Amino acid sequence: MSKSEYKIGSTEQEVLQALWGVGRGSVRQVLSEMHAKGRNLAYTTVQTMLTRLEQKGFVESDKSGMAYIYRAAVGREEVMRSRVRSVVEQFFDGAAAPLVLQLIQTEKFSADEISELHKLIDKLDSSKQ
Amino acid sequence: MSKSEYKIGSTEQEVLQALWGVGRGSVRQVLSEMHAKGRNLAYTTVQTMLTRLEQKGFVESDKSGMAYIYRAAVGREEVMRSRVRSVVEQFFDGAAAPLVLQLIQTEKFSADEISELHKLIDKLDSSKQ
DNA sequence: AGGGTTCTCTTACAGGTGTAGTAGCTGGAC
DNA sequence: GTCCAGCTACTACACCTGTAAGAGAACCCT
Repeated sequence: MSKSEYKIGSTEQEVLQALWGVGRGSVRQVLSEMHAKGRNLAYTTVQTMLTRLEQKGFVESDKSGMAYIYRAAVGREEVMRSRVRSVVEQFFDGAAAPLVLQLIQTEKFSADEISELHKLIDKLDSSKQ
Repeated sequence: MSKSEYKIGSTEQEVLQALWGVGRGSVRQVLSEMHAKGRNLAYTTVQTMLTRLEQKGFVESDKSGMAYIYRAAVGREEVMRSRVRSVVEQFFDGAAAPLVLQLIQTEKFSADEISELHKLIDKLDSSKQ
């Protein structure tokens, strides 16, 4: 609760995303990553974002040499799961299965994906009964 | 594109949620719905939210008698799908299947839900080949 | 040692969001 | 006809977010 009580803005999210991409790095490295992905922000903007993310506890840093090196303090998985959770709560009353149904019905899957799903469900199925 | 370019805040979302709940109704009805769900806001706050939602095109209203009656201009489904889409884009590179896998692996499903899924996948499966 | 390069720190500012008070209109009760 | 209850409109305001400029410190090169 202590981390997720902070809300994360959309640009902050992008910066965090980039940081996950580089693993750990300076402002400049994060900036480059973002440039590479076609997102152009000013150096100081990224810096501000990283500072704010750090205040909120989403990233950590330590000064090595002249520049701060940042790293994410929260995992991509973790954030993703919490985002999914929030959708599930808000739209499906907390139950994930309907979301899965919805996805299966709405999205196009390749044959490979389908058989993959198939296998997984079979596995669940047998472990259940 | 024209609707989804507007961002929706979290309280706005709650109000919209409540409006979906009542179908159509006045500020007061939306307010009551929210109170019923344990969310206490001032009358004028809800009013402000509805006004802003209307400006953004998420709800519509018409004056019938003395009070405005509001109704959602976007469907719950629609908003939900767009939220899911955004998670899929941001975390799964646009492919929905991995999200499904993730959900299946992470969340607990009841036996009923599992067999439901099973059926659906079978259907997909056969329509595919 | 002086100057360019690269960092950080501080400050700014507009627009969005959450939250609500107040003033003024209006229809029904008495 | 007057008063109250309820409704809308206007205004407010603090905090958050996106975006960035400018000042000053530190380092490397020549």
